[in-house]
Amino acid sequence: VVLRAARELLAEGGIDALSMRALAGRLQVAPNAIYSHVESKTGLLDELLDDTLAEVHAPPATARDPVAAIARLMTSTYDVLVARPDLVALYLSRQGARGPNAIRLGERMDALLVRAGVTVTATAEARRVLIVHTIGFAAFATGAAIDPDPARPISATESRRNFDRGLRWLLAGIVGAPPG
Amino acid sequence: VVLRAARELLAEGGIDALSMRALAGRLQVAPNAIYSHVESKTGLLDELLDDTLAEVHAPPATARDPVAAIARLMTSTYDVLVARPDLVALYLSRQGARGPNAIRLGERMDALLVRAGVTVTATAEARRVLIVHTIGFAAFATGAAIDPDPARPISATESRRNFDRGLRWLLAGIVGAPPG
DNA sequence: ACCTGAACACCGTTCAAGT
DNA sequence: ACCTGAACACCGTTCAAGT
Repeated sequence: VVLRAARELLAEGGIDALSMRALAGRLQVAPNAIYSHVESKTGLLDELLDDTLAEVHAPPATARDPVAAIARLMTSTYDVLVARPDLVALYLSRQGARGPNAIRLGERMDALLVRAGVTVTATAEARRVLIVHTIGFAAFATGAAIDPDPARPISATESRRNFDRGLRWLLAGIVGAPPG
Repeated sequence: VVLRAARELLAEGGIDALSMRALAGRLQVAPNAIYSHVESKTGLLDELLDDTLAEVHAPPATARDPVAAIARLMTSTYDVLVARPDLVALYLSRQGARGPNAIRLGERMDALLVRAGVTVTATAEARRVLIVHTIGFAAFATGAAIDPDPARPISATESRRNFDRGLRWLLAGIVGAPPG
């Protein structure tokens, strides 16, 4: 109800356009009426964030090649994030979502990592490294400038290729094999 | 002059405490007087960001072991960022600094990567992956929750250890050797 | 349960004017 | 060059009151 309107505002005018007052305006309602449906702006953003993760395609924990499955999971996450540039900034500002969808994906990753032969003590670390890489590169792609050479900003396809290459480097290091 | 006051505000009350009006108040001056010294709030933040990178200790491009030198450079960057939690959020929101210090560090990284045997076409990609890892983990450490298990937030030392491990994984993948 | 009116305590920025 | 007064167009949130 309210969430849909918030998503529309985000799609139209970006993150700056999503204010409680603008949201109220779109719903033809007084600014404070929003607080009957949401606890605070922070709470609204949290719901928005976790909602988006529902779109990530997560391979089953029983996939034949667990390393390839992890790569697909992270790549799908990257694609979902990049498709919603304004949300990426939100992810960064609140360091990732923590709703039910985020938890579900985290557990799937852990299961796949264990099957890939990663020791139990290392799975949590590997998971965090992969998540940092994915969210970080999505932020990079949408903002287009961690690069110290601002004269030549890289394109979306270059960023995606860079994400892929980094992902292979990471997975190679994690499973102890040379990069494929 | 103005920058010092801005830094003090940041240290005392965090990112939310740094407003143009608060800055003016601290300097006993009208809010708009700040605009005689800085172009906008965005410009002020950019200067603040690049200033901080001056504190990073960068090994010489001629270091004997270039891979170890890269690790030291990234670790120093991580430490500098973590020591200034409020700035990390700024780095994220503007996807890294682009001032003279950022450029200097980028060139140093490229030189070390080439000496580590990374092909010329891959140096820019490797540099970006390492930067994403470093800024991302610094954000993780200061915000303390990309982790899908919020019940057990990880400590500063755990985050640092996780950063180190991820850095080794990455470097192993980049130079094509098993992780050390 | 859900809304309104009114208010509180703020923002960044601009413009014209002063010294 | 650097400052002020006044204003513009906003914020998130709370409180008391209405239906």
